[in-house]
Amino acid sequence: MSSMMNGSEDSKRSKDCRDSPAADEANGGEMMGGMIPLKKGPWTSAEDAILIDYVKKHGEGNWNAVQKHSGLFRCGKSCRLRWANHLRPDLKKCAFTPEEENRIIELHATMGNKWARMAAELPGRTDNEIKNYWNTRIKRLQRTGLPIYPPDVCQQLYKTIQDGKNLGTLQTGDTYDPDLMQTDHFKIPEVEFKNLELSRDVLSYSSGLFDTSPSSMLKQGVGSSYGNALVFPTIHPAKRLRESQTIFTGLDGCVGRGMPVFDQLTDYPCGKIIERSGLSSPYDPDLSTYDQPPWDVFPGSHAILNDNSSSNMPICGAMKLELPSLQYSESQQDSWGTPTSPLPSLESVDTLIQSPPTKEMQSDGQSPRSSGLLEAVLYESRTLKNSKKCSGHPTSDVSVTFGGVHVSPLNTSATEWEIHADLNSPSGHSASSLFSEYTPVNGSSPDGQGETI
DNA sequence: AACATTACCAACCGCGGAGGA
DNA sequence: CTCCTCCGCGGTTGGTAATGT
Repeated sequence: MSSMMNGSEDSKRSKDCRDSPAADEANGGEMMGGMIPLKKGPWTSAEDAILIDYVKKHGEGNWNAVQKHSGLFRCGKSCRLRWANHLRPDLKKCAFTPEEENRIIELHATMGNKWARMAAELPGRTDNEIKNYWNTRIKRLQRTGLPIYPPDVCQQLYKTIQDGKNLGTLQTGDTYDPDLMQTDHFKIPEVEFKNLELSRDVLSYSSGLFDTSPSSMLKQGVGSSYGNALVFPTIHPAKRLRESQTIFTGLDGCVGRGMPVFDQLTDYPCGKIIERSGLSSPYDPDLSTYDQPPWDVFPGSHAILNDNSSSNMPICGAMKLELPSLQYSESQQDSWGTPTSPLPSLESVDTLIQSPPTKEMQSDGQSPRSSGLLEAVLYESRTLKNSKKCSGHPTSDVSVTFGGVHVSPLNTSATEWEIHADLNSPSGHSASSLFSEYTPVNGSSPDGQGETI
């Protein structure tokens, strides 16, 4: 890191100079004729001190003025970033706690890639920090074929769908149109979920434990998504083990509630896992030996058992995980590990997550910036909604059944589904992708993959 | 023990939007 | 309306530490 850009930092001007022409002027006016390039690369403690001092005197904002007033050879953007990410007094320097990690997942499911807003929900954390965490997590999950969102988050989303009335009462500062949230985005083809339910019936799981011991957590974790392991044999066992440990460590606060984080561990050499984890092996490759997985609580099934093509493309599917960005009230999100009502199969949601991109998605002209942003979704949906109201364009009237729970029609047309799809954003996994990626099936799924088995 | 790989992190770039002048 | 400035975001790079071979 220390030498990261030493070679180039003096030869190139900060990009901020593009953003901030005034910075050039400042440079020119106060930095020796403008010939002194702005410094880039790692910040020194001296620079930090200067910046801190500047902020103390002038407050945050107007970052380009820092150059002028403090003599720092840093562009305003760099100063802002440094302050926001490292120097702010309220920053937490410790690693994310399991609670924070859970919260991030929740927030991402809710907001999409709104890092700043997520950071606002996590005192002491920065958008960059969250983004890095998320991207790392996404990378890990993608590689391992794990669902981006834990089942509990999916449950929460589903619950939100059901309980749209609360969507407008957020404590997150979000001010989305409740009406929109309630009605426009999540019409999930019933056929799909019937399919999932059907598949569930095919499953035969052993009874499970719900204590909070690490072993049971692991068991539940495995159980909660495990079929995936059977279709994701792509990861080097050692690598996956390491990743899994990381996940477990990071999310141990919730795995006991059905985290699917050990999905692909079922093909691990049990002995090694035991050795590493110090736990009784929850990775018995024989699924029939597992204790009851949490999805018994939330009936459903997994793609692997659906004979759904999606299950055959786990990695691909895992890479396309834009969930609907749902808003929900705080009262609903106490924890994604605390289901409060009969909810759709987490496995069903996993199935969605694991599903390969639909034809629409694959062909969908993507927005210039992959976003997965709720606002964008909402806005576009609103626009569509309005336009449809005007044009009289019929929306597909498809109800949703989550694990036996019927969801009222949400008036989302196939067109809107396409809009929600976000192909270019492997990291842009908001909840919207979960549903949007799930091809709306009006009996005309382009490739038929959405058809029932 | 040496080397290779991977995860994590800090920092940057490019772009675009918002808001004020 | 245009320009400027700030800010946010996605993507990327490169260093370091941890881990695996």
